[in-house]
Amino acid sequence: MNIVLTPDGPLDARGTLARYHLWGEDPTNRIASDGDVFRRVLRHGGRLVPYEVRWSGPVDDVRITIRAHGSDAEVGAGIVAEVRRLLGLDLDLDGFYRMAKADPALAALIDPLYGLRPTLAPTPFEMLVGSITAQQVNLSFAFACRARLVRRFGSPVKVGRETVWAFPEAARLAQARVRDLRALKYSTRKAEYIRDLARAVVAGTLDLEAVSAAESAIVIAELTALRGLGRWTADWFLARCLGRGDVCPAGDLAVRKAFVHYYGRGRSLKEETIRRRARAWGVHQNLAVHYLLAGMRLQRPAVGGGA
DNA sequence: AGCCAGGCTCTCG
DNA sequence: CGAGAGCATGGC
Repeated sequence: MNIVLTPDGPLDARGTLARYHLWGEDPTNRIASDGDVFRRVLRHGGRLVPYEVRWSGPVDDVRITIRAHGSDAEVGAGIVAEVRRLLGLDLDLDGFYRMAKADPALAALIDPLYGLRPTLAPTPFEMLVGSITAQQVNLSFAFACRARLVRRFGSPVKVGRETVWAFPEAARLAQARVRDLRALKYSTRKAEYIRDLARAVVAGTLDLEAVSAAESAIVIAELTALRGLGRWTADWFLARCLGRGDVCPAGDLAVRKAFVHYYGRGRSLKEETIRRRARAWGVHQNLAVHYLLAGMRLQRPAVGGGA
């Protein structure tokens, strides 16, 4: 089945999806090195449905084509919903740009980053496991750990001559042993966080869909009540999984560096100072932060373990 | 060699 | 409350 999507507002699909290989290889999100093709696997019920996403046309008039073999209408709807998240199609980019013109730092980033959107995580579980993986360590190392986790506990699916992996289910990670995760270079603590998170999901004591529907303050409270999930993880969950606009992960090291660079004149800023400044951006904080981080990478491209 | 990475928990004052 | 140690590994 073929499905066509046309974004509301500009879209730089390649730039947006580049996130999946900026710091390393991602077995769950494949981008062809030659053409404009993205491949992933949808988990639907117990089924694994691989699909391909292509795009064409100018940034202001992109045509997205999704191809999935042997899928019915229900599966098709699931794929469309996932692709909309992966490409950040439901964020208000035009509204952000109108606001950004009044801010010199952001205004200067509109042109070089035009059409860039944050990729939203396909599922809350995948997001949280990824966040735990990325806590504290540099992103190159985090990418490598996540890739090992996916290959060890995920599900490989052949798409053409390429293998794409479905992210591990909670039920699978709930059975993982700490020493197995240790072998993938996770710390003992992180291994426990991931296993216990998976167990809570499987046991039903943690309903991530219900958490995701709550207002942001409740989301933060419920996530940080879990061992291994702190404010940083909750903020990024709101921003990069739920796509909430009025969120700024002010505790994030790279975010703090970006604010110091663009607004602190080189002086360090307190977390609360960053939150206060971001609050002025209202529902566009999420996109503003995304652009500041991307702006930092424009000046000094991430090579090696770079920020 | 030593310090730091897009944190979090635990302990102690 | 706030400060500080420990976690584990890789890159510079």
